This record gives sequence, C-alpha cells and structure tokens, in this order.
Amino acid sequence: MRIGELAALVGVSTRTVRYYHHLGLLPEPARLANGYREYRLRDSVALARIRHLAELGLSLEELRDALADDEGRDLREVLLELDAELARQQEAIGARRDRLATLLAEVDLHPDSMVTGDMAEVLRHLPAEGSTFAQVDRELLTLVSVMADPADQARMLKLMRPLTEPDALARGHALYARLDDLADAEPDDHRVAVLAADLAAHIPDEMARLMVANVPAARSGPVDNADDGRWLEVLSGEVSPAQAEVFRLLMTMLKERA
Amino acid sequence: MRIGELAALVGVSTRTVRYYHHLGLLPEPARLANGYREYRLRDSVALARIRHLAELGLSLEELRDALADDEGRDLREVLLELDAELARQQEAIGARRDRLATLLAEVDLHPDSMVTGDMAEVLRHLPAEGSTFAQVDRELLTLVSVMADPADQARMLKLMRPLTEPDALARGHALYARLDDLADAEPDDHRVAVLAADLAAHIPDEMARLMVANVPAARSGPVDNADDGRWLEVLSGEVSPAQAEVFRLLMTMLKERA
DNA sequence: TTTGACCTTGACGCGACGTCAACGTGTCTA
DNA sequence: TAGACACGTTGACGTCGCGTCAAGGTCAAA
Repeated sequence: MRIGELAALVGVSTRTVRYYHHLGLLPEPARLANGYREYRLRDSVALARIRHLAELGLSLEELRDALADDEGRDLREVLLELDAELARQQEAIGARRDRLATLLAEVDLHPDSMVTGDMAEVLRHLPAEGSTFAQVDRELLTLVSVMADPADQARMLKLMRPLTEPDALARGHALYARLDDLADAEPDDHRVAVLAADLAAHIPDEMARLMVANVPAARSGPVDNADDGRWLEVLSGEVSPAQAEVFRLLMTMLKERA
Repeated sequence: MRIGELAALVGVSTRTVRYYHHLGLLPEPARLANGYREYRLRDSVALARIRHLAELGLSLEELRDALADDEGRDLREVLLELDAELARQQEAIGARRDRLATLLAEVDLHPDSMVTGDMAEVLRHLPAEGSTFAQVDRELLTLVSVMADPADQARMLKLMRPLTEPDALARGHALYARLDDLADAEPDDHRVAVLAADLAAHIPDEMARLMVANVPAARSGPVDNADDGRWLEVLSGEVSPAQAEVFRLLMTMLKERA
C-alpha cells in the first residue's frame, strides 16, 4: 500500500500518517525506488490501534508511552487514568451548565446586565446619571456581583435590603447628593467629617461588620498584606480628594464600631 | 490600578489582560507618563465579566461578538447555543467512557492485545509462529477487530465459531500447511487449484457470502470502484505469487457459489 | 504530451495564553 | 548614591494535532 491507500483504509488523512511517523508513533516503512513509502498489513493494524485509542481521548504522547514496550501493564493504568480524567471533565461541564442556566435566567429577567435579579433591584434604586459617587457604588456592586460566589452575594443582598425601603432610600439619596457636593471641596472641608458620621449612622451594624471584614482599607494596621493592594488609592482615583477623605473616615468609624 | 493589580484583583495573569487588549475585548486604558497602563474600576468590571463568560466555555471571539453592541439580544442566543454544545460534549464523553469500559474489560482478560475475548479465542486457534499465511490471517483479523463496529464483529465471530471445533481445526491447520508449502511454487503449480477448491469447501456458506460481500477483490467486474483499492495486490505483497493465486481462485469460487 | 492524481519535504496557521528576552521604571535598602 | 529587586513595556517563540499551501517529483491514462 502507498500512504493514501493506508490512510483511506483506516480513515485518516495522509498528513496524520506522516505526523505519526514524525512523532515515532508509527514506524517508518520501507521506501520504494521512487521514494514512496510502502506499507504492509501490519502497519494498518498499528495505525488502526493508534486511532482507536486516540479517539478515546488519549494524547499522542500518552499513546506512545502506553504502546512503547510493555503493551499490557502500562496500558491499563493509562486507561484507568483517562477514565478518571473524562469523569472530571464531565463534572466540570455539568458545573458549567449549571452556572450557565443561572446566568440564562438572569439574562432573561435583566437583558442589559449580567447581575442577579436581586442585585439588579438594588442597582435600580441607586440614583441614576449625574451622581458620580453613585456611579462608583454601582461599579463596585457590579464587580462584586460578578466575582463573589452566590452564597456571599446572597448574604450581602440580604443586608442591603433595608436600605431599599422608601425612607431609607430617600436618606440614601440625600447622602449621595451631599457626597457629590464635595466634588470640588478640599479634604479638610468641615462637611467631610459630618458626612462621614451621617453615613456611618446610615449603615446597619451587621453590614458595617461585613465591610470592615472585607474592605482592605479598613483592616488593622498599615498596608502590611500584599492582598490589600491599594484600595483606597484606587477609589481616590475615581472620586475627588474630599470624597476619598469621607470614605477613609467612614471606614475608620466602622472599624471602631466593630 | 496598574496591570498587575488589576490582574490580581480579577484573578488572571497580566499576559491575559494584554492579550484581551490585543483582541480588542478589553479597551486599552489611558497611559501614565511612563507608559504604564492605568486602570479604573470599570475596567475590572469589564474584565471580570469577560472571565465570567469565558469560564463558561465561550471562545473569546464569541465573547467579542456577544458583548459587542447589543448586550442583551445576541448574548442569550450565544448562551443557548453554548449550552447545546456543552450537552453534545457531555454525550460525546459519555460515549467515550462506554467504549473505554469495554476496552478495559478486554485488556483485563487479554493484556497482550486489544481485541475482544472472542476474537482472542479465534486468534489462539491459529497456527503459531512458522506459518506465514496464518500470520497474514492473524493481521487481517486483528485489523477487522479494531476497525469494525462491535455488531459486525459479533456476527463474524459467530460465523467463525464452527471453524474452531477440534476436527475443523485440524483440517484448517492442514490447509495452512499446504498453503505454506506453496511459498516457493510457481502460480501455475497444479496444487494451486486443488488447494483453492479444498479451502472453498472448508468455508461455510454463510461465511462465504459475507466474504464475497465485503472483500473488494471478490465483487463483480474489474476494479471500477475507488473504494476497492488494490486488496489483491496488497495481499500479494504479503505472500508468494502462488499463494496469491490460491486466494484469487478462492474468491472466484466463493463468488460463483453465492 | 499533457493532464491529473498521487507522492515527497518544508513551512505557516489555529486558540488562549505561558514563558523568555531585552529593556525601562520605581521603590527600598546598604 | 548605588545596587537590588519588583514591576512595567513590546516582541517572539512554544504548546497540540493536525489542515493547508508551496514547490517540486512520479506515474498511469487520454
């Protein structure tokens, strides 16, 4: 047989056969006078065996190891390992499909974003365009909703629920307005400390504890942990210096309260 | 934020972030005076969203399309399509695991080869070393056992069962010996036609029909079908001219009988 | 003789990055 | 002030299992 016949017989391309030669998986057969490879029956048996195993999902390198010398001993281990690997893959795909189903339900309800229904509810209660600080909160909440695992998120949403009550909402919007008023103020403006105290009063105890536990800038001591990064500076980049000072004071107050 | 902070926050490598810029998935942020990229909160939101979707199995290209302009309309379709794709993958892996389990059972029983137990039984009944023709049969049967689907194989094995009875076996071995005797004979040796007839008599009717239907050299007319290849020549390469002639005559007789 | 089907080797391309090179920048320490 | 060290920049190559094209050589049929 020439290479095309062998390939057609086993059902692969000639490129595949030559590639297997290149890898040393299939021995190079004798050549005819014109340089063509001349295959025999046993080559097609070897090739068919390679394909049989490859189609089960074995990598060609694993194949070479398994078929190398002792065909029986190693092969069984490799196949068992492969089965475990395939089982893992099935589970992983199942988990992905679960998350996908969750996401699809969210997309159905809120096509414009990718947050859960509850989080979308919270976001809708934030002041719309115009408030730069509300925009920062919006981004923070969206980030959390994409990154945090569902359990943590649900806990957080439960704590935020009271803030969406009509009167709490009105006070919240007033606080946002006062924050926005500080856009051009100096960090030592007298309104800064007052606003921070009012914000602290607005935040329920349980939520304060959660913020202290999770916001790096509020944890004890100076920035000694690499994980902490530079949260405060990052936020400062998003808002004015006076507004950043409000945030810093607020976190200090919450930490003292905890 | 600089690129390392962004990457650590979202849990990817800096290379990944730059790759997403390269693909246009994530917009390039402003640069500092020193050329460093300067990221803001919204960049981390965008990056987290990309990762969230990518981890579900969407390709980056699909992601770019889905997140391009209309986030809601397209995304749902893409996600549904992805779910179908994942379901297909799960099924494919399941099928692979089924075949793997079959193969494992075979390997347990017959560690030296990769054939089913029944086929191993047939192979064991063939004359051992020394008979070149039996070696050819051995390779042909092994090839069939690797390539044919299990149903066809089972049918074939059932037809071969009578040939492994003690007396049929003895006659079969005698026929192999007579074939091997023709190794150095001329194609017009008088033993050729006799042996072909004896072989034909040794093959049960039903099996003859199966061979005529499946062996290209036995089908009607000259080689007119590309699929037929050059079976006869291939076999001739494995055995002597006289032996090849026996095979040719045998197939002709079987065809006439059908 | 020319076509057309086959063979040869060699090289590039894919997808989603990892990894290394060669270099500039910023911060901390001796 | 110098050096160490961590970080940033762009660019290029490697991964895996081949597909695909390039530029030729070989062979049977029209």
